[in-house]
Amino acid sequence: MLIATVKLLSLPYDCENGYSYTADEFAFVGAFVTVPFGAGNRISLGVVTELKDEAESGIAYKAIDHVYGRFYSLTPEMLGLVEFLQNTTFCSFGDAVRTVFPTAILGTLDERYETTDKPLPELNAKVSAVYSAIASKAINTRSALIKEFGAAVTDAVSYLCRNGFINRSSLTKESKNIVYDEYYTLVSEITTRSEAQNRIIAYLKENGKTEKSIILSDLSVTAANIKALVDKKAVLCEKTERYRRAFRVNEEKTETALNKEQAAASEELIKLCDTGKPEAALLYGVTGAGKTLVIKSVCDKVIASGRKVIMLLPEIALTPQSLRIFSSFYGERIAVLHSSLSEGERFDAWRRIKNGDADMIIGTRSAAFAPVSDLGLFVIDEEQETTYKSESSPKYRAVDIARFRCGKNSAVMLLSSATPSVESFYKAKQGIYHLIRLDSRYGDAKLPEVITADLREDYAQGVTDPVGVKLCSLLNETYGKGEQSILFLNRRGYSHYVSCKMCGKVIMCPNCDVSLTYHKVRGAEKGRLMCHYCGYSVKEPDKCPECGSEHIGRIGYGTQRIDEQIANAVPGAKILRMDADTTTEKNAYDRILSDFREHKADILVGTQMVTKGHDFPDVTLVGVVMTDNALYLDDYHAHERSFSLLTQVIGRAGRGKKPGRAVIQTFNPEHEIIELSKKQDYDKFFESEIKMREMLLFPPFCDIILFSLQSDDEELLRRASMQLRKAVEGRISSEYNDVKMLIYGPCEMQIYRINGVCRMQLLCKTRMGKRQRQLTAEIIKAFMKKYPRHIGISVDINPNQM
DNA sequence: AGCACGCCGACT
DNA sequence: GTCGGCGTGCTC
Repeated sequence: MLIATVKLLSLPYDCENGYSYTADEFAFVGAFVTVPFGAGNRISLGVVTELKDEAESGIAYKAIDHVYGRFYSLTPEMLGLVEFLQNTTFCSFGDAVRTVFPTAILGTLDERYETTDKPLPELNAKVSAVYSAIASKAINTRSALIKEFGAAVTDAVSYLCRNGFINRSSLTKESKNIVYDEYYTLVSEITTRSEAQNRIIAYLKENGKTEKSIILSDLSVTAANIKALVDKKAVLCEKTERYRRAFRVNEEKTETALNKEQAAASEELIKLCDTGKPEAALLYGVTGAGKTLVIKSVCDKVIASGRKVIMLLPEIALTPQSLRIFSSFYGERIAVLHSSLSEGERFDAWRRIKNGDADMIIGTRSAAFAPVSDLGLFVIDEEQETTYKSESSPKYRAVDIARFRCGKNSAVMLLSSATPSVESFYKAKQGIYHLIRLDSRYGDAKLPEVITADLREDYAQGVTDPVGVKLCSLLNETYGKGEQSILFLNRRGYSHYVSCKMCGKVIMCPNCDVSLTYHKVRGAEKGRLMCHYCGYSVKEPDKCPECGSEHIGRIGYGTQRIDEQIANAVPGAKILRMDADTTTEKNAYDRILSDFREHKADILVGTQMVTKGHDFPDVTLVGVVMTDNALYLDDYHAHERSFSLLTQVIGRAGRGKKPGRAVIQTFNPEHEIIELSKKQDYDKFFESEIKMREMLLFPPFCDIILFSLQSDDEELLRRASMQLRKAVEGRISSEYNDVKMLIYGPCEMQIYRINGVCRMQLLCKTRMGKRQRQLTAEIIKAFMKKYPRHIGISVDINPNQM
């Protein structure tokens, strides 16, 4: 008798055991299955993790209900990834599986009920109503019943099932169907009485095999006309799967000639690919050194050898420009995977990859799980970006997934950056990654001249405009020469809040410990105040809610205000704004950027997004409106992030033949980070930063485990977090006394309250290894058992923000 | 996670 | 006297 161990996707972290079910010959390890589960035998989705042929034991196992096919299953590599995710991020089996595999393509799970002949006892009104709905077959599925009667209907259903008044069966609705292209060929040249049909025959005779949509549009005939001919056996129909595609293939080839330095780098990487062993490399090249061309030439080789490439980008906004380049070479052999695809596009991209019809996968973090079977190269572009770490459970890092998959596939992991993360560069220095450098800028491009504009001088003269005197005059000068400029604002300078000038009170969210952010309302004098954490929103008040004063106003300046100031300061210049307000439509990013590239505007004003990897040959001036606030964040990443950001912004200037200039506005021109990014001196930055990290014991010299606890019961939360610390201490002084760990806290999280829920954290410094992971898992499970459903616990290893 | 069982307060 | 609140324990 075949017995399968099935793990269910819906079970929580502390309930990780598999369950035994009898299976038939269709079951296999890695298969998705539906099984009856619990007293009411509700249908649940699971995965077969073990399969054994056992002697009849007399134990009455339940039977697997449905086995999904091989195409929609977890490969051994994916099963390995699921385990890896669970071990490293401490997430539930279901969270791990759903990360590795887009379970939406399995369709939605539902149940259908049928009444039995069993005579009914006296039922109460509610159950009776449910029973008659099922009996009438009008409303007989779980989803329809919930829609009709509300979620509480499940009680009634369970009661009816349990007592045998109704039976349940599983029902899977395919969510997205495969779309086909239909091709028609003429097989027998007949004459019909229909003029339209005759035209189709004539057309097919002339043109041969033709796709349906072309016939329809060229001949203005209907699908029924074609079908009539197929029914008469005059025309033959052939169907092929069509992949809905989220991008257009670029027919224009880009320049690909490599300079000497690039060729050497490419050669070295190709050599690594030829070793047939897992390898890792860091391609470190100054901004504008042409890393993309090097990557492209390595991709060529890998693809030519029949293997596949995954390339990750930090954000969706960057996919169009990468697609422009890579699709011009690989055309339809590219697949794109990111979060804003439609369900159909995602499904088809996934199938294209699974079928081996894509040589290169381009996408954001989640594309790391693309179902390729013969991975040769895994590229992570702009490797230092924080978007490569997931912010929600499972909080994995793309680079760990890459390392895992490259290990399994003997592939090469290639990290690329102008400002590598301290951690990666450290590994490169230690020889764990091959370090490949590109030190000179591509073509004749020179590093821009960097000017610091000391805002203290402006203030001394009473000038407090966001764009200072020096930057204004340079903007004017640049515009006068017919060249372009970019102005960059960081996020904090951009968001603005409302505060009372009399009592100093800032208007806060009633549910969260954050200030509300002002949003302009089109055509209205007063805007709305919104909370970015819980979604709360109110009309902007006229009076201070605290002291009643009318002297209440907005603090901070947005791109909008800068836009207005520039319009005055640089008369005649056309200004493009790129921020959350102007990029709400789907392709707004790309459109704004291409408008700017085509010189339809002279000045581009924007947040973060203007800094990333774009190439504008006419841009000769870049301004950083406000630098300082990021430098003093209470986070060990602050210097690294600031350096990286400034270096990238500065690198935007002078990518073409003309020399560029960059202006950094600051109150601290002497700050070391500003000095170093002025010179684009990564090596020196790294030297000083790594010393600091070692001295203060921060990654890469340790790993940080951040436990966070959430509850609406403050008292309990405080007690529980103290107890959590004790639990850790207790273990490292007894059965885990081989584990070295420093414990800090507990303390309130930086934003203590979100959506009415209070949050505390406990921070541990250690070195993640097998024992540390065991300890962490044990701590979480013990905690969940002790405080079930009163306190939420989650853990983040090496968090992006603390 | 769901769901059932079981034990206490406010209703007909 | 019952309905329903949620605390506790189990699911092959």
